[in-house]
Amino acid sequence: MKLLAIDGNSIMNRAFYGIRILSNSKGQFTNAITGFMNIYLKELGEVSPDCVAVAFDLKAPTFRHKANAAYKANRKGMPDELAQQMPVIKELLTSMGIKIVECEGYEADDILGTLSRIFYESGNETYILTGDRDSFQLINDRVTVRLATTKETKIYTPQRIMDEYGVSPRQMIEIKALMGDASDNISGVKGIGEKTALSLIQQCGSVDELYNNLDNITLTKSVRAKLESGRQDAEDSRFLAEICLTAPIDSNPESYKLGKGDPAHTKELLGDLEMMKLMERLKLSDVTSSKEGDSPEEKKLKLSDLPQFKISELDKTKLKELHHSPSCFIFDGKRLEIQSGGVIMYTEDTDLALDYFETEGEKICFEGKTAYRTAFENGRELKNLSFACDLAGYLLNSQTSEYTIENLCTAYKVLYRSDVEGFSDIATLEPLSVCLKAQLELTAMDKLYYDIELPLCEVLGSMEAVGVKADTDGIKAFGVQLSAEIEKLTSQIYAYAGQEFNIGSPKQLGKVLFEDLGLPAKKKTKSGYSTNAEVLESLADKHPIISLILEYRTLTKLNSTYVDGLLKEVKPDGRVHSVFKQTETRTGRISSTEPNMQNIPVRKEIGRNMRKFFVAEKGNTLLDADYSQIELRVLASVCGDKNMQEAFKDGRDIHTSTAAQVFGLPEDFVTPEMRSAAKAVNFGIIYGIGAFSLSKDIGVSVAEAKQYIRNYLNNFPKVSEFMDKTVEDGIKNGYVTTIFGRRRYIPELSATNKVMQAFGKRAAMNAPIQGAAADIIKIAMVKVYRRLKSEKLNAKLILQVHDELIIESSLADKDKAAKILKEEMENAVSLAVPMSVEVGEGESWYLAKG
DNA sequence: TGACTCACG
DNA sequence: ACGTACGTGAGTCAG
Repeated sequence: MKLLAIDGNSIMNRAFYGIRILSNSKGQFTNAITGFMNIYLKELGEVSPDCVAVAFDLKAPTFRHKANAAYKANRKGMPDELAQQMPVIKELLTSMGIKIVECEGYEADDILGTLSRIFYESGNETYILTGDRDSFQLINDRVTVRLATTKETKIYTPQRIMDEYGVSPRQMIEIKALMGDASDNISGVKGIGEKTALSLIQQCGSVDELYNNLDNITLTKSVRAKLESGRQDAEDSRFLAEICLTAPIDSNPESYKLGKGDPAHTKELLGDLEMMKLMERLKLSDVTSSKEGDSPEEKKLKLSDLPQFKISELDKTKLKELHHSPSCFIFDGKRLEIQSGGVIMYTEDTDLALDYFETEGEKICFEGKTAYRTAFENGRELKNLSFACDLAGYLLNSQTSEYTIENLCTAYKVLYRSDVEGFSDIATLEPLSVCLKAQLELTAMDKLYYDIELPLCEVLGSMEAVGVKADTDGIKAFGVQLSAEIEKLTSQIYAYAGQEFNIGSPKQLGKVLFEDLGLPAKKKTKSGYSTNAEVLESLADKHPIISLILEYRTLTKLNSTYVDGLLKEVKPDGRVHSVFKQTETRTGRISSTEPNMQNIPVRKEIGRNMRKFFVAEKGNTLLDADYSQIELRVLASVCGDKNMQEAFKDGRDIHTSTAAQVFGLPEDFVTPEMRSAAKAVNFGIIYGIGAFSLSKDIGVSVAEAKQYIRNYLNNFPKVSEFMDKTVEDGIKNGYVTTIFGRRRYIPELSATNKVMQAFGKRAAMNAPIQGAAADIIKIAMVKVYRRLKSEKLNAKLILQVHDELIIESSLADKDKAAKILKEEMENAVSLAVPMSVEVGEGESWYLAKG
């Protein structure tokens, strides 16, 4: 028989620090569990053991111990984020039929030692899986250590120990006795390190022999002196260094055999942890979650309770029947699945799908934007969509990543029918939607959902279908120009560097600048020198190569991300059709991909040129409208600060007004420097301010930045109160909300790690502001879309950039469209301060943005 | 794949 | 003593 004996604490510890902190939507941390399971499954495959035991420390200080390695030195040493995961992994392993071995007063090492002895004595093999080298002393001809490092598993046999250390495994005890082990609290002999200890033991064999022959061996004076004065330490350490082989644990090897466990329970646990991949990997998808569902009879009973479906292809006749009856559908752009009453229908026929979309029956779907988009691309419509499950899942918890039907069923405890009967997802959509609707009401997000998110789905579908016309010739010409510039810069940079290298490689660039040219390195990153723009700018006057590199960076960025990247996305109709994601961000914003139209350059003139290549079709023009200071207006409204509100009502410049208030001067006395400092503070407030970053931003000392913040908060006590209240609510509830009810869960607030907690607080302060701004523009989008449609204008929304909307309009309708755009944006909501919108017009985005 | 860098609001 | 503003997406390098 083979035993896989796992050092539970050590592997959990490795996994915890090896994987970035992860948590499920409820804030339960999961990274160590994930890492542990990954390592375990890999080892299981490689070792194929008959028996598995996982040893954990059971802490109770006893006579012999050894406040062990850092993670177990004391309970404080184990971060709470890891400690929380320990009981969960134990329950999970138990449910998988794996034996957990714990023993009061003994550490995991002792249990591993005892297990390996038990198995050795019964003629069996043991494979010890651990993350540290403490158990090397247990190795023998039937005991192997598998050392799990971040990259690979290293296998240690007696031979390998001999090769690496020149001693036998048992002699590792002697080595440790001499050199000590700080993390195990073993003192060793003062002044003796690894090198000396190894050579002494290689020479003498053991601590005892060393001291027996102390007079006969040649030693340097200092080593001899250290050994003589450390004799007692050596003997004590020798005792502590030896792992116990007689812990009082179950000594019957048979009892460690891998059991069947309780797959239903495993599935339930993994479901709670939201570890869908692992569930898949363990092939648990077919297991029924309820405990009674295990026996075939009971399973049958359950099945008969469920509605049964007739399955068929969609055809014209069935379409007619669907015309006035409610149905559910899933459409991925190609394949349509419909469930209505007791029937499930499929079609791969786009025309049939389009006909279905235009039926009058009420429709529930999984993801609606694709259906709208496809309908619009074909000059058709999608009628009477009443619910989209993915959007509901997103509103209910924007922290999670994938809103698949399976994940939603797991999260909201809806029976996922594919598990039971091999039905496709469509069979589950209706019960899932019922549950999600209830959840939306329960969380008071139903209004947000039905008034904003669901209607927006149609708007985004339309925007994607319409797209933006791109001037490909113009882009190409710009690219040629950039390439020529880049080539020039490259040779100049090589000349200054005295060598050719890859300028785009931070690693190589770091070497050239900070080693070969000897420039002072400012910052380090994990893998070397930092070479980011901030660092380079600070070196600009030290060497002429620096400004060339910055220029090179700017131009290559433009060339690869924007010129090349954009050309790849231009479709045969000469337009780019960016995908707007509605369930992506944690704050409620939408994001844009393929290409990202929300980060087209604008701040620097050279990059801003890109916007000349986004143009209106002949006979059309572009209208661009953006909110002025939407986030600060939201803040002024929600916190109730009258001064700030007055400034906006009077149409004054908010940064000047802030500066005047903070510096205690009339606005006329505010200098540009003061205004710019106030502006930075205003931004900082929205982001959850920190003195360090503010000081970096405006180039003053941290102390001064602190003073600015203090002044600001004293002058705007309502802001201060609002922020405090928001964080407080966040901690109390686990989430914060916008004025429209949008939630963001912030599990980081309950972390014990200070850095994480601080992040949680900043996110909590920012989310209600950024989120409300997102809500407002979404409302505006729906209103603008509806007006353009109802007034039958030849004008369409084509882009959204967080606080900016762009319409492509016929020249004939442009004035009406511009008026609608401004009106609907400004009147989207009615808050304590008015919203202000600036509109521009032009044949390119560059020109329209004024 | 993750780290780095940089584009936007 | 340490890390340091909120929210995104994409290209490149290097392991």
